[in-house]
Amino acid sequence: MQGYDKYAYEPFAVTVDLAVLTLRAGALHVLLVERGQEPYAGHWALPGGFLLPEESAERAARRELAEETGLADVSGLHLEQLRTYSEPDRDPRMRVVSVAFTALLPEPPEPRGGGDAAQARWLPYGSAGPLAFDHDRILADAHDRIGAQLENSCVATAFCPPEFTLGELQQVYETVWGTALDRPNFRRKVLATPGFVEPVPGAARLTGGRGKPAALYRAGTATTLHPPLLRPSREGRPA
Amino acid sequence: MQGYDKYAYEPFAVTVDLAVLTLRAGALHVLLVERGQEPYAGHWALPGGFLLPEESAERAARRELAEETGLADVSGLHLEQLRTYSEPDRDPRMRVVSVAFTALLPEPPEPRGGGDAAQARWLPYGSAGPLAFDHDRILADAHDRIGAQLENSCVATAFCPPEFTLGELQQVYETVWGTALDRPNFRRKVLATPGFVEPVPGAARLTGGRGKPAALYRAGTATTLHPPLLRPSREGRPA
DNA sequence: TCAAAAGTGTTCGTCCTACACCCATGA
DNA sequence: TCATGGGTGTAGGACGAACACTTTTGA
Repeated sequence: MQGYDKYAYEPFAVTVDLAVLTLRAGALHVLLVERGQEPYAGHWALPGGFLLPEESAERAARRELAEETGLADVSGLHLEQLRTYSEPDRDPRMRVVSVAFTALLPEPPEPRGGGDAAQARWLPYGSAGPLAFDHDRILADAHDRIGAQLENSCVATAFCPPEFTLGELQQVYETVWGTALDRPNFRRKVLATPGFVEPVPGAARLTGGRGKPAALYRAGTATTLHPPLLRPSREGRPA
Repeated sequence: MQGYDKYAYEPFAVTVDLAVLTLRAGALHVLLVERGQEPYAGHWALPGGFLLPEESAERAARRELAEETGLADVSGLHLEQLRTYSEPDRDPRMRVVSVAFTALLPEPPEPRGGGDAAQARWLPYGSAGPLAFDHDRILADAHDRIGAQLENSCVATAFCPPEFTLGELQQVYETVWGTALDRPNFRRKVLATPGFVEPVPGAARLTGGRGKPAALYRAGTATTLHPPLLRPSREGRPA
């Protein structure tokens, strides 16, 4: 922790990469940008960019998120640090250390396509062939993390609009985990967890036309789930 | 993700910081180094250092760990990325982005005190007044993470020597969580989890002189715990 | 009147908790 | 023979899985 000569070491570029996930039509989608130049020209990549000199990684991530999605207000959106990728050869041109984030969005708008990227689009998770750089790995790590977080935290509401039905909340779990859940049990479990959701009095929504109107809920104040909402056990699930 | 001019942006220094935790005499201890120069001269700090040009953060962390602890072989030790700290003012002299790691050690040797640091010592967790920089926060984050990981993973064995008793394993949980656990139930829970521990046939150890000799176990091959080993519920536990 | 989706009730088994109790060792 | 820590047994309760059933809407 000494030897603080600013130029004694090779300078590193520091970037943020964003794994922005959302649910569209019951399927998990990822925000990706198409690369216009080498390396990986024509490949899809996670949105991201350089840290500005007076900016933390969290601020940079939120700024990039606003630029890429075109959302006016990203201050309330769920953004969380995933981990940092620092392998020396992860970018063939120079040494880039990247702090990766996951972001969860409800009902996203079409991305502006502006900002840095030539083209930004929502693509179904897993459909975009090999991504540029080590972004396949980052995206897979993000998916793993989200799946695990659903068990122990209330992040699922971050995928939902401000007011949502329990059926929509359950769809989040089923889509991310890729498993079906028993509706009555899911309902009881969620309602039994204080602070997970709170009812919107008197409100109801017709979901998809048919069927009984569903009561509406808002996200509660709790952030962690006790006890956890465990996914159906498959043996030897990865971390 | 364009504009890759290496000098278009202010260069960042990238470091690793290590929260090295261990158990000594039933209490959680942290490896700390004493700072010899400003800023924070005389304060304790987490060990750490700069990334070398051809080195990932993981490699740098393992190298620093070896240097600071004086251990000959750190290849098998548990090392895990915590998160990255990038607030612009976290070091008053220059812009330093630091990738923090947690390391768990069994029965550590006295640190060499060599390497970079003037003095390196094991201090009881929470006893070292305010640490330098944002290291208090990093250490607290590390403690939170470890506590949560004990519930869902097998990391507890990383605090234990290669062969250990179930009583020692239970002490890990009790020390990190700060709560007492029921011994019979803990035992059943651990043994019922396939791959958590495996018995060392015929071996036994006299623990502390008195009492019945305890059977010895080795760490198993599993990394995750299903179902999790939940700590006794206190309402509204932080993440 | 039927299909679809929301919501309620109930049963049954499993797991967790708690405590009582036995075993082997050193002092 | 007592204190100490390891190890086993067991009764009771809480919780979750599975599934039957009712309710309310649109077609």
